[in-house]
Amino acid sequence: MKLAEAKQQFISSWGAFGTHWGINRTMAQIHALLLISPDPMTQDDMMDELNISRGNTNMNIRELINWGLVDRVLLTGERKEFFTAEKDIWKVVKQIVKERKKRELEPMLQLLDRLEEVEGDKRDKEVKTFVDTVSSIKKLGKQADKTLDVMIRAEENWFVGNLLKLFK
Amino acid sequence: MKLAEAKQQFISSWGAFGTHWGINRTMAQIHALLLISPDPMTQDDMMDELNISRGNTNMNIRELINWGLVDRVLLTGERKEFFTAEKDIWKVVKQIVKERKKRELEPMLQLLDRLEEVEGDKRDKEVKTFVDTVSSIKKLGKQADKTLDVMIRAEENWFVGNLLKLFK
DNA sequence: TTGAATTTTCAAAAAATATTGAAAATATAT
DNA sequence: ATATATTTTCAATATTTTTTGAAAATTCAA
Repeated sequence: MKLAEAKQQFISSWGAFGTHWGINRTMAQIHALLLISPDPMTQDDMMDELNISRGNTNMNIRELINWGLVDRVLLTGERKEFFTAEKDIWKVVKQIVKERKKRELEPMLQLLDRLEEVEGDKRDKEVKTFVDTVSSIKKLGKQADKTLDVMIRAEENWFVGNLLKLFK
Repeated sequence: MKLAEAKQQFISSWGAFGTHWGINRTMAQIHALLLISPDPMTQDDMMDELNISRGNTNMNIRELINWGLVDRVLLTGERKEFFTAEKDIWKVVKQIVKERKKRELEPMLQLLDRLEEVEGDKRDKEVKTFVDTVSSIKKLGKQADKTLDVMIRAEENWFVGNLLKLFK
């Protein structure tokens, strides 16, 4: 397979992959493009490569910056802004986990705390099932939260050490 | 908070949560409803509770069955079909991980295998960056795949034992 | 300052996704 | 077998999400 074709496939699969994870196609594609680009790129470079509009490019770059996955780079003598993506995949994964934990898991756990305190008699099976379900989700969620904290703090690829420990 | 309100909040948050994870709102809401329901429910029960159409209900129940999260239950003397959700949250999580691994992670790893074999000279920095990126994603992905296998096979809540081991 | 280059915003349009509801298919009781 | 209840399908519709592109805002050099 030629490089050009391989790049196309990588970008388009990364985009499709992203949509299964609540990330929009373009955002994932821009990220993919920057991951495989040896040098920082401008908005215009990305527009050309991906055939997307200026507005779309701009909004998604900004979103990637919010996620901490892309950085603005200033090149001396260049008027335009350049962008680059973190290439260390372990750092990328940690950053995504960190953000999703903050945006999704933590608010969910807070909600479950409130819902657990529903009024009513636990001898009522409706109440019991509700409270039991909420409690068990909360319990698992809190444990997952802690495990992810450990993962986020890990300097090197956590899966390696993790596997060794688990097989011991 | 009253039970009725708590149920509503649980169902609606679970639905919103689902949409961040590539699951459609209704499917997540039906799942939530079944999780907190002490008894099996019929399609009509769900239509009434969630105010959704028969077709929508039917399609999403079937999808939940495909995911292995919901089961058809036959009650003696009842003409209608009843449905119930697995209540053990650890089993639910394992099932979701298992399915997503199969549907998303594994095909991605297969693609990366093919892309890694791109033609070209690694002294060309375009080629080098591409191959390096693909290889490092593949490496991490394969490790994650193995770790998830261990998790799926774990009988009891993996996070607990996992944390203990990690803190040792 | 002024003006050209560049970035950002956002209303409108397009595309993608989800939902409806009625007809068709299937299952079950008599 | 026939009638009735129930489930399934799917074209049409509605909703949500994404994308566009042109105008506004900003930046920066002269």
